Amino acid sequence: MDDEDPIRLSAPAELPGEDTQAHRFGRAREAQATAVTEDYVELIDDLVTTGGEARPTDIARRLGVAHATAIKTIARLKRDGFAVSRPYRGVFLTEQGRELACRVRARHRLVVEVLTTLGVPEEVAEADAEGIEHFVSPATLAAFSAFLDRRDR
Amino acid sequence: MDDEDPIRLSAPAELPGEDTQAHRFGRAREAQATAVTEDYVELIDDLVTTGGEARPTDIARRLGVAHATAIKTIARLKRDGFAVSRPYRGVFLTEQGRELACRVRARHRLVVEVLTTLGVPEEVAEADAEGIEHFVSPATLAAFSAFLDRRDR
DNA sequence: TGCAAAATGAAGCATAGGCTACAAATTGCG
DNA sequence: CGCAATTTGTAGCCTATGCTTCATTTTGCA
Ligand SMILES: [Mn+2]
Ligand SMILES: [Mn+2]
Ligand SMILES: [Mn+2]
Ligand SMILES: [Mn+2]
Repeated sequence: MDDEDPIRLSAPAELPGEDTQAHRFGRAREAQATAVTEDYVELIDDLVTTGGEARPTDIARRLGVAHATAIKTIARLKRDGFAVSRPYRGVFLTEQGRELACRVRARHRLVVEVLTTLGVPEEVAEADAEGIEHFVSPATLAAFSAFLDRRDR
Repeated sequence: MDDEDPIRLSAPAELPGEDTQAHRFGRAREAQATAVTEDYVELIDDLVTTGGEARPTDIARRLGVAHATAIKTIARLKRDGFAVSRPYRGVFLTEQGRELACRVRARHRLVVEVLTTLGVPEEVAEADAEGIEHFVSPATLAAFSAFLDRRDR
């Protein structure tokens, strides 16, 4: 059926269709647009669960951004219904925020586990996963899960 | 050795150190910052190789963005030494651009191959890889390569 | 050959997500 | 208790990356 062309060193034998390619890039742009939100809700949920509260300063320090940046992003989270907060009180997730945090954390862990299973060193896996996680679709997550199950037993 | 805590449903037993976590997020932000550049040079190289030239309009259509957006991004590529172009002529990569395109393409392919090997459907793998690729470090790439070698034989 | 269509470029606008600098509120401690 | 340190908030600035609109240049074809 597919007669493999000889491998070229510098370019694909054929490009995908324009629409197909545009769609792929569009999907990646959409995923990127939610990445920051996902990281914040996951972190806030972690902080609240382990320490009882999530202060803007702590959030900023853990993300490695200026506190003013964190505060502005938190304002967007509130605007979009993921969090609530009152002046000088910590930030808390809404039901919608907790739901997102839960999914995001599960996905993050699964990505890390797949990476380490493939032989990626723990710390590298954690670092790479911080970016990779946002682009892993449900179908890929399912495949990851099945792969780990297959391996475990 | 590592006495596993009982799995918690909603939060990690312990958070990573602040500095560690900040460093991971910072790495992801850096990778993100180069993602658009990487996609453009890979695409331009593909277009030039398969069609002899890369016109702004074609680039825009394949990326799914307005032509004005592509033109502005191309200006950045030129500013940063990855491409050259003269008015109304196609865009061409510099040596630096080709070098980047080559690395980026190899990485893209390796990511897709690993995903499909793990059981991710071809088209999903291509779509997810478009985002994932930008966050895969050299160490992870090496692990991916080793994994595929192991499997192939 | 001349003109309409297509491609290219420029300008202006918006949002996200960074930053620094400064102001105000809260906390905690001597 | 009162003041200094910390935290929080605000304002203003920047770049990247989108967009639409309009002008200009090229191209292709009748
Ligand atoms: Mn992340
Ligand atoms: Mn994460
Ligand atoms: Mn990509
Ligand atoms: Mn790619």
